[in-house]
Amino acid sequence: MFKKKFSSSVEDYLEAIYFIEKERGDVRTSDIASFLKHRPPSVTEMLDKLSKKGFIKHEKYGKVSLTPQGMRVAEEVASRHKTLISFLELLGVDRETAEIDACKMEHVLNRRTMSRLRKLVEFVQTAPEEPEWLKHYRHFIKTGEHVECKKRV
Amino acid sequence: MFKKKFSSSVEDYLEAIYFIEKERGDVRTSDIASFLKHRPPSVTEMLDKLSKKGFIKHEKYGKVSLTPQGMRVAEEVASRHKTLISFLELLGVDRETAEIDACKMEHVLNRRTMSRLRKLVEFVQTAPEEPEWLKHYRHFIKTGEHVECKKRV
DNA sequence: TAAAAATGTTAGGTTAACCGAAAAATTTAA
DNA sequence: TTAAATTTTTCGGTTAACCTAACATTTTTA
Repeated sequence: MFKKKFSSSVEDYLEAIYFIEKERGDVRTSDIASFLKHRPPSVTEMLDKLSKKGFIKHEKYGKVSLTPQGMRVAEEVASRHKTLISFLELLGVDRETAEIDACKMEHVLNRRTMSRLRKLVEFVQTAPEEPEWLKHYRHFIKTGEHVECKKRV
Repeated sequence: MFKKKFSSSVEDYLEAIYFIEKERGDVRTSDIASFLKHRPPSVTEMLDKLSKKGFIKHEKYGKVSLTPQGMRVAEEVASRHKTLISFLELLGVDRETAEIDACKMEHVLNRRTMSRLRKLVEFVQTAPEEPEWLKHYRHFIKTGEHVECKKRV
């Protein structure tokens, strides 16, 4: 029904450009290469592709910038990323692992699934205080037991 | 730290063989092809690779079966799949979408993340009844409001 | 049981996304 | 301001995983 529009790789590049632009200002081939841990020739190749698709502006040997269209995609991906990081932290996944896994999940999940995850994060974050069930969940992780078990057993 | 051992594709094939074996008994090239929606030559090619790696037994024009090593991998993937399906259903994601997304996630998530998800599913499933917070979450999805909001506002 | 149908394999091709080595352009610094 | 260093691109490869067309084998059935 809803088909994926762009490859994981295209999304990664646009997201990388977006982050670098936000954090450092200028975006150059080597920045992207080190951010994504790829070699410069791979970056040049992809920049060509992204230019032709209208996602970025890039003059030879010059700077890279997102077009409005590229920005739209990048923001979408970055938003999914943020949601996923928040979700994984709810689960108690460590930051480093959360980063890695969010980077994978952000390319594969259906909009509807993303929407449910976003709601879950919002559900917890807009609660007046840390919800009881979350505390119980963490307790359950440690002990394998439900908090109220003693009452019932 | 923990590197991924097999490609998504290898995992998909082993999982497919596992499912077909369980549901239909015999596993043939065409079964795998239709299960994975690939063409028979692609399947033959991969079966060769899986044989060489020691994951399956396969004689030309004959049946396919998992070796103990292949079974181990397939069971691991299938277990992740099951956990993910349960998790997505908790979230209220429809069956069809859950299937699609579980098939993607099962190849990319870190063990630790999987472990947390498994715990969450277990936390809910071993609770004496449907937890209140889940009901509240569903309510929140529909209305964007917390159940107890009325009391507080 | 031999011809037809179905299934499986081989051979050759495509594509995306990476790579290294070498060339070209730009930047730095002597 | 030119030579050295750095950065970027070009060029030619590689690999994984798919494909189609053609061929081989097995199974079905007349």
